[in-house]
Amino acid sequence: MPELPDLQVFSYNLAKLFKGKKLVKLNVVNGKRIRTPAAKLKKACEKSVLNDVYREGKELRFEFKNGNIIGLHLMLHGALKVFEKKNDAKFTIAELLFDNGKGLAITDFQGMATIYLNPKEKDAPDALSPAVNKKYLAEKLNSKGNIKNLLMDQHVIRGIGNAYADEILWDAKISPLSVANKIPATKVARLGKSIKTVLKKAEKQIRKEHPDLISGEIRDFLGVHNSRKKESPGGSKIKNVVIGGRKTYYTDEQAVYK
DNA sequence: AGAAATGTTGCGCT
DNA sequence: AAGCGCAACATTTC
Repeated sequence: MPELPDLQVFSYNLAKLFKGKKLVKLNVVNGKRIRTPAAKLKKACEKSVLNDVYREGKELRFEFKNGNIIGLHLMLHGALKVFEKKNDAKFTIAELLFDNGKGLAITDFQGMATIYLNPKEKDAPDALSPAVNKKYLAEKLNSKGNIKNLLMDQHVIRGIGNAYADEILWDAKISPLSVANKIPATKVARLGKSIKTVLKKAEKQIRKEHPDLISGEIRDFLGVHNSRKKESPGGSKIKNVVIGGRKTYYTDEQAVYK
């Protein structure tokens, strides 16, 4: 359930913990959703040194010196836990043991988190990539679809989930009830800016509040997608509606284009 | 104490 | 025929 800014912080902290360490052992505990056979994963990465950990869309990637990459998608409820010696985490899917004596447990009570070797390149650009600019957005928003659904569509932009879609639309002052191809060009440009600023600001905030975070999600600072708030930072009443099967928070500060 | 939350996939309807 | 809604996944948290 972590979203892009959380994952960004996790990747930074995981790199701090494990970069330059050799993977001694990789154990698959619950393989039902693991897309690469356990033996193949082990063979590809065991005994190799971890080169880097980074985020791509909603995935975390563990890149090894031998060129192999483990892709991890936490889905709704996946979580990470660092352990020493013994992993006592419940619902473990896999564990990575490094030569500094520390281990990383990947858990998911729903068993939905996925792991795969060498994930293939995706077409859609990452939300923080320079490729997500006003030209790209204008092209992709030429659609009769709902704007929030498009923002969350991983085939359009990778990395934006339910909570940050609401935050970005509020920041851009566009109602989530809007139809994509009715949004004027100037507002599309503003949306492009909001994508970057909202996500980057959130990452900074999370890092400030929880410098060593590798699990969970921090949402207490969100302006509108926040069940504890009645009013937006601008003082407008926060309303609810369901879009794409998910709870959507917005206010009348946001213009509806239909 | 019962609903809500969270992402993806795949299916069926319009 | 693009776009939407729904179910399934399974447990924790309010």
